[in-house]
Amino acid sequence: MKRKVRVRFAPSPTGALHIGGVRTALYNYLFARQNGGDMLLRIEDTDSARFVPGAEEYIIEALRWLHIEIDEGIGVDSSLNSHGPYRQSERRDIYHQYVKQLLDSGNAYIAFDTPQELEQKRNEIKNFQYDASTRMQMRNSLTMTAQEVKNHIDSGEQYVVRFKVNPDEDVHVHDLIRGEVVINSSIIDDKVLYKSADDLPTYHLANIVDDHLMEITHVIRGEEWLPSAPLHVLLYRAFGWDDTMPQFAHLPLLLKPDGNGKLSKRDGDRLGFPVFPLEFHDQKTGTVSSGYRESGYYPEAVINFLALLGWHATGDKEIYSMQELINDFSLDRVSKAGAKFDFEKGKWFNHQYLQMRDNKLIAQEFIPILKEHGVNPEIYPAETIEHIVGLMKERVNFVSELWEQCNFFFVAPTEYDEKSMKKRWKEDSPKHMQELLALLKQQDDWSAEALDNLIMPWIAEKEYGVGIVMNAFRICLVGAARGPHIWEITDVLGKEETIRRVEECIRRNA
RNA sequence: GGUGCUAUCGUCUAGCGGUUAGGACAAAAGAUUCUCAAUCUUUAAACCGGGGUUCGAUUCCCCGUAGCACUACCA
Repeated sequence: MKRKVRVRFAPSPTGALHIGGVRTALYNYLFARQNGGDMLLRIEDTDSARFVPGAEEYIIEALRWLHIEIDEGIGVDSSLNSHGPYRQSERRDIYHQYVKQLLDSGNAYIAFDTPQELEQKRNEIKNFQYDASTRMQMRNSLTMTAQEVKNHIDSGEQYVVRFKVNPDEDVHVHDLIRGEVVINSSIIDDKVLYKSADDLPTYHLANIVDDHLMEITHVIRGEEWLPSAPLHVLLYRAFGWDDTMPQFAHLPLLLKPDGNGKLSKRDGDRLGFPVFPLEFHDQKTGTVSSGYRESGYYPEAVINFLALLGWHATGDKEIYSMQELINDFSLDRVSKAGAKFDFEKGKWFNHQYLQMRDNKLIAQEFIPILKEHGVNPEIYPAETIEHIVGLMKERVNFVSELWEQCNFFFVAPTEYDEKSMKKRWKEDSPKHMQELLALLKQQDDWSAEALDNLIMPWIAEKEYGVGIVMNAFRICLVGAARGPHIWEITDVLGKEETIRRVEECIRRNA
């Protein structure tokens, strides 16, 4: 019987959700949606020492912002949750049961070696590994009598439960992206599955038990997990769950834009781009990390950008909506090699989505920025602001960059750009502007066409040169040699304001 | 050190034995224009090296090299 596809995204609440984690969540989501399956969110908080308050809420909010929908688990209406709890710290009783099962079946044993003792071993012996070759020299239930073990435990001594890995066996892992991966069990150490100190399992045990109990069919996770995949296969076997073992897919890593290595938070700080979806306030350190949302990215752009970092369909298509991604995504087209994070391309994606966006929406996003700069948006008709953003959006990547490009529509120039003046404001310019002023004052039809028909012939007749006159005119209106077509500017400014600005400019630069 | 994974323009990638090795970002040049952008056009830019297999390898296999990951009572 074919099981319903169920995938999970299982982050640790140890801080903000890294952008690589976001991509893992996205691929899981796309796969689930494409196959009519469920997407679960599980919190892997088995490391009590690294727990960061607020991290869970952050993860939920980030996924929500990106429209990565969770069907089951954390952050979902509890009536839809049939396999909970979904926080590993709340599943202690469940893990106890399975630890006992492994102990009883002889697949695991209790070890009393302290972290200090192990540290010392590692220093003494060059490649020390706790495994079949060394376990009989250690302090554990394999080298003690049952009574000794009991005494140690009863006296309150901390212990761990280790997985007993049989040596010299080739373990096959079938990976949906990489194919068959084979490794010999001798290089796998007797992994700690449970620690009595905090009464919690480690990742490996919790992960296998939960994936089994939650009926996960596909484990899609980062490549850093590939080396422990054989261990996980061994665990499924030890539990007798071979027949329902999920399929694995290990995703390539996101790498630093320059140099080598995994993309880290430090790279973002160093190169000036966010590595987190949302701004993150670390309550422990008091530091704030920038986020894509706060940097002005549209979630659609982030999704599109991330989707193509490690996956690509046949062909040249680059702009994908979430629905298109769901339709086209496939694990066998995920690339195997790590992808360097190209932040510039991310900006380009946002530019594309800005161009496609309705001007009404952009205007709404721009209004708060106007207010920040002391402009009262109320005095402008909504259409005017929409018109302006529509005019200017093609030259920016973010709404936040709009102000710098179009502030002159709202605020008359108070100073004149030095470079532009030097290049475009000639000796005759005041005289030209005076004559222009006279023409403008008696002009009633203020349309672009009418103004063009008025000014161009005059320039031609006087032989002043179009560039000379128009650039001086532009400086009067904008304060610099930049901006859209001049009749677009006069159109928005209107006759009165246009004339006022020309007069002011002549007065100050005569 | 050990084990594993990976390898096409600077970057993301297409290619799945025979191609002028394609697209996009970034870069450069030109066009356009009253300016700055944008836009359009064009240019430059790659199969890691060596062996095989084959009539023929970027493509398949092996070796080397390089990069990355893992090697915790972290995930």
